[in-house]
Amino acid sequence: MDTPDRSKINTPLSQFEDSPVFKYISNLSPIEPVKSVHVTQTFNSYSFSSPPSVFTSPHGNCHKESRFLRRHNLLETSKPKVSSEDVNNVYSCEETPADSAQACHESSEQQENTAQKISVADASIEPCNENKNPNISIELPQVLKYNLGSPGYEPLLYGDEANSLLELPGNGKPASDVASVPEGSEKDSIEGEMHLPGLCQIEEAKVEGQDCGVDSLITEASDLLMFSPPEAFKGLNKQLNPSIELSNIMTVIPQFATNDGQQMHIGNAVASGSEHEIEDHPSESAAATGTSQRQDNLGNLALVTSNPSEKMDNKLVYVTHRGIRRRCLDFEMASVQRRNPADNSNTNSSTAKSEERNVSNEKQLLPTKHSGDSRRCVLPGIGLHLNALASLKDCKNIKIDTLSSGRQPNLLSSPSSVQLSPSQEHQLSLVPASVERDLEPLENEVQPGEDCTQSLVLVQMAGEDFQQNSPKKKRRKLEPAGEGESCKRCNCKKSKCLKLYCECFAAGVYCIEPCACRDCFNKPIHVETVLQTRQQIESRNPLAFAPKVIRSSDSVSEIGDDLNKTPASARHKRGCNCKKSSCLKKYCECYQGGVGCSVSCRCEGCKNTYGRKDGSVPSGLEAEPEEETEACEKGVVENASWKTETQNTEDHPDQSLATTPLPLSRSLLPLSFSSKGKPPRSFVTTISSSGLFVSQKLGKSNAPRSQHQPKCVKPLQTVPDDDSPVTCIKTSSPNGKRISSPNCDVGSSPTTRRGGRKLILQSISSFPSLTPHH
DNA sequence: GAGTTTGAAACT
DNA sequence: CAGTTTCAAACTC
Repeated sequence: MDTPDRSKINTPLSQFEDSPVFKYISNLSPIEPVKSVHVTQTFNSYSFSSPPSVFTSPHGNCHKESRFLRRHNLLETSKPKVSSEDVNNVYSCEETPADSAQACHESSEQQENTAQKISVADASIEPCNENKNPNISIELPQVLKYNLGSPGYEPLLYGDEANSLLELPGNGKPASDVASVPEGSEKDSIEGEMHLPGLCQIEEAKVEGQDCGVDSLITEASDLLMFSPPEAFKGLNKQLNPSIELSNIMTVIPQFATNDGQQMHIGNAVASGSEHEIEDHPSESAAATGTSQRQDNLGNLALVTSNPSEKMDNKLVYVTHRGIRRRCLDFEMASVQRRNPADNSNTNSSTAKSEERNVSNEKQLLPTKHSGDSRRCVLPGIGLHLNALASLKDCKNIKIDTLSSGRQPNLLSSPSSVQLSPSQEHQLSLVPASVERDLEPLENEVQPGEDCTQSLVLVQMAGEDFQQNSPKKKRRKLEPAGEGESCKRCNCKKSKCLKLYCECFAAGVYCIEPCACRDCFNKPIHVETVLQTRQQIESRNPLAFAPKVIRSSDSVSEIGDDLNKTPASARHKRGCNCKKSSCLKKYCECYQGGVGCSVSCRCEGCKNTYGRKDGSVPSGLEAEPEEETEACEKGVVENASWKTETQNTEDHPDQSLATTPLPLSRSLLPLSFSSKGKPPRSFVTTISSSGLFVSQKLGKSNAPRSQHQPKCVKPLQTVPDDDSPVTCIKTSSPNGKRISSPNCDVGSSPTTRRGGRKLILQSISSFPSLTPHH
């Protein structure tokens, strides 16, 4: 196993090595081992509104965030410490294997008390003491391989596995194995050395005891990485050369890293180098915390792998790949840290503790998941994602282009979805929803937190790519073109993005960089606040977050068949109250949602091209070709999205499911692509909402839902409690089948009227119920 | 980009 | 439930 991988690794690495970036990196001063930790991750998710000290880094938040809404996180979070620290660690290790190793040990020892377990990486790292068991090192790889190894990789390591591996520094193979690499001997000679050192440091930091042949570890690690490149990533990779490897690495790392903060760190270090794309985006950095970490991790891995050959001093190859931009920053940070070894050590110890905590948390929380699958990570994207994704869909063209350009690949890379194909896009969008935790190990699954974060990150990144240059502007530009809206951005100034005025909040997604909001609380950091607010709103109006526009499953077909019908099939939940716009502008929610006005509407002078109150359809739907088309598109899109989703879900049950099991998850969901650039909220909601999915799926086929979203079901059920609509939904399908009860009607009506709309209720139900809670 | 219009959301 | 205010998107210039 190993050998082949190595070979693979080497080649790519060599390429990178040559790159200026590498050089630059190599030049960077070695960092001392810091703490590592971060772990952050933590998955804990949600709860963290305030990340525990442990998480020094925002990362933790990210995870949480991810779940929900996730979009933004990154920005806020900062890469901060973690990354830097991590980076440092990495560097230090690399720099001087022996020295670093020692240092690491020392630090590690200190840390040990507290942290120990940590991640595999740590374990692997352990440099030296005992070490020298090539075997061990090998094992890591294996582990990695497992995760990565199978392209499908479903399994990955789940938290448990990963944990086991990582955790046990000493003995067990898992972690220890990895760690164990003979110290020095091999290092120098071997490519891996560079990496090894890094690893060693890491390990040392966290784990003590084990000695291991770093070198062997490294090499193997690289191998592992090589092997495993997630399929998804692969696709991405294709686009980017360097990145490719990274992606692979990433995938690997995640598993690894996820568990431990260290990994994260490492990744960060790497990332700094590798992630350029990300770098550009502030958010990324932030993301780094949670998601980014993964990325970072990946990056680290990449470094490792990439450089295996290079011994380099520390400087890690990592950079190698793409990471250039951001990571550079990180590196810098790292370098700085290095300079203060003492500090680092100290920090390390402290961090180590935190790490431990994190780790434990992670384990608990993530255990299964985090593992990470890189995939998950990839997919996860959710909340933000959604936005991004949505935008993607809407703007597919654009994104794709961007992707093609190369950058995003990473981001996108999501495993399953991975590719850019529209379907993929859907997946991505879906993914978020799916999110959730656990659940299945799955294939594509994403972890809840992580996934989300990742997804978010990814999304953001994607978005960033778009936006990077100028978020809003670009966005807007894009939107017009395509719809862009998918990526929602708000411009709230007084609502703090905690009211339905905020599109992001209303759509169940976190605000992200692109948003121009002020005093925004709709961020992962304020998860609690967001949830509370959301609950309050829901308490007032259970359907507040439900899709405003209800469409029947038929709608699509209808649309196709009869435009006229289409409107009928879908209606605005509450109806509009337009007085001056004649329901011909987006001011009108009905129009915006691409649906005709219904009896429930109180509009004056209705001229809604999609259908009037009276039921008459304007002779000229065409009247507003653009809009109409848009509307149609929306409808179509929705339908399509749904379909795709369903398909996707089918393909990737997890994803679809993911959507909501968790409360958070729901929130994330967002997006729809519908309306013009924006996704009509309703749409979004529908899409996002598991319920919707379900319903649609049901309509199409019962099975899917059940399969995919078992979890979703719960949410739905829970949700329903509140109000009739929901209830309807629930009732509707225990089986998963839709229920259309005319009665249910959400209340609203139109649907009821029409009787036809089967889906209506369902869709409504879904949305974001934040409250899984119930 | 700034200002206006519009209608939903929130408040009373 | 109705009226008013607040808000942010949509739109216009």
